[in-house]
Amino acid sequence: MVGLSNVRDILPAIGFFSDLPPSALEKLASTAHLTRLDRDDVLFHQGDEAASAYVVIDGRLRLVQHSADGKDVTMATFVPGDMIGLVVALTGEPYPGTLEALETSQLLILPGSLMWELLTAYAPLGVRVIRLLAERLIEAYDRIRELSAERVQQRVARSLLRLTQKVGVPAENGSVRLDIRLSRQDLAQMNGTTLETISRTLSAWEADQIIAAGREQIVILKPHALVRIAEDLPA
Amino acid sequence: MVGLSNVRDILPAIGFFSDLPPSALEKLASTAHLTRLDRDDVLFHQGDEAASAYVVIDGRLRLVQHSADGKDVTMATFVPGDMIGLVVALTGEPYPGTLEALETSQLLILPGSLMWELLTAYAPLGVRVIRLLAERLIEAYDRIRELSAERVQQRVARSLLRLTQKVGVPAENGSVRLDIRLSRQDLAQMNGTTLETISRTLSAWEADQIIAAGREQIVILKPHALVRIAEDLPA
DNA sequence: CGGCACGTTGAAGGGCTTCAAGCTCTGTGG
DNA sequence: CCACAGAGCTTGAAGCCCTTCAACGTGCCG
Repeated sequence: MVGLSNVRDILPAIGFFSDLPPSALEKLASTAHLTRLDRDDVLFHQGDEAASAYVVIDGRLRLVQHSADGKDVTMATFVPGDMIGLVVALTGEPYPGTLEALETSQLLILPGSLMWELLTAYAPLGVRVIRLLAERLIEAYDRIRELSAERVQQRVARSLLRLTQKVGVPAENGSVRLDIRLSRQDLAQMNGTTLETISRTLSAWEADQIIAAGREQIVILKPHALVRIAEDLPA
Repeated sequence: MVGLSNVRDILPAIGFFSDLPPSALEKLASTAHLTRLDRDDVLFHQGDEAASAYVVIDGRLRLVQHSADGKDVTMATFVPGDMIGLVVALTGEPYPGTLEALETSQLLILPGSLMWELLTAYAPLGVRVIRLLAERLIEAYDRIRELSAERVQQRVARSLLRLTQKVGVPAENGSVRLDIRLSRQDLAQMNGTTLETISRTLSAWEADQIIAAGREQIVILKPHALVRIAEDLPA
């Protein structure tokens, strides 16, 4: 997004708040403030009591859940414009995972109490919140179905396609570069598999000229081929 | 819940609407109406355009997603008091799955347009909706983590424990009977596995006196043992 | 330019699926 | 009321996908 450092400049640019009257925006601006995270910094830990919601201004972050036996599962990745922790800020649940920065990021902090206040006063904001939650929930259902019914290859193909939507940058000849640091381990965590399996899978796809895989860096050469794999269609 | 057949009697008993003023309740009562489903009846199909939300008055139902290769995945089971399809009724998304009755059920139909109207007018209802979505979302995240990081045994143990919370009836000696028709196939669909694996798993647990498994019928004899399995702790 | 995180590749094995055959219970129609 | 058809369930065997463990490249960054 932008490198603005003044909260008053940033707020109106966030679609989420576009319906709010100036008085409410002013209230937000006087209460919300910015914070900065560097790579691998953690904003909150799984189980922390939720106090705030956040808006990503700049950078990339991800929400990870830790299972008892030490395995990590990536629940979501966030890019500029995304809301984080809204659910928990409003309900008082503890954060359902750990939020860590994939790169240097800037976030807008929105105290939960303030969100409550706005929500109670302005119904349109409530509707927006609901839309957002609905979207997340439907995505979560999709992932549950995929994890239940699909093979690793299909799920990885789907992840890459999803990332194409979220952080894809068009390159030459219809190829798309994923503008995000993305290690084999990261992809493994997103898909409930191991880094070795990811490595083998990507190597195979590279041999088939479907992608070009570098260190923490992937270019999708034939998106259509990935779609075929994701849908388990014959080549 | 109850066998009431008059909408006006039922509405105030649904916690979800408890905050509404009498005038709004009256409006609801005059618009909402009851419907009845028998076992295996389908209320809506995956992809149908969403028009209404529903409240379960009586019976058991489940939301199933179909994957391209014909595998079904159970996304949720609903019992009396649960809201169904709220997300989609409010956002206009198509239904994310097929809703089928596990037994004879009664449902209250709430037109989406009405829900919108109430939501815009009464902020507390919006908050309630958000809480509900938040809960569902957190549950979905839990399932994603489990599917990604856990073995079938653990996931099945967890399902049974969850069902204990939802439809468990205390029996003698601290055992709990699951008051729901639950075939091996059903359990398989809930956990992203096959009926054969479920059968083997349940047989093993029965041999260990952890459960008593009958035809579409399960009694949990040692809940604590299931917890140990779910958490992958040593016996 | 050396260390370390990231990545590759091989080999072994296990958890789970798949296919197959047969059993048991339930409910329904004659 | 009973028999039988079919849904639900069990069990075995084969094998595959994926994990796990291990050893070794590779390339980036201080």
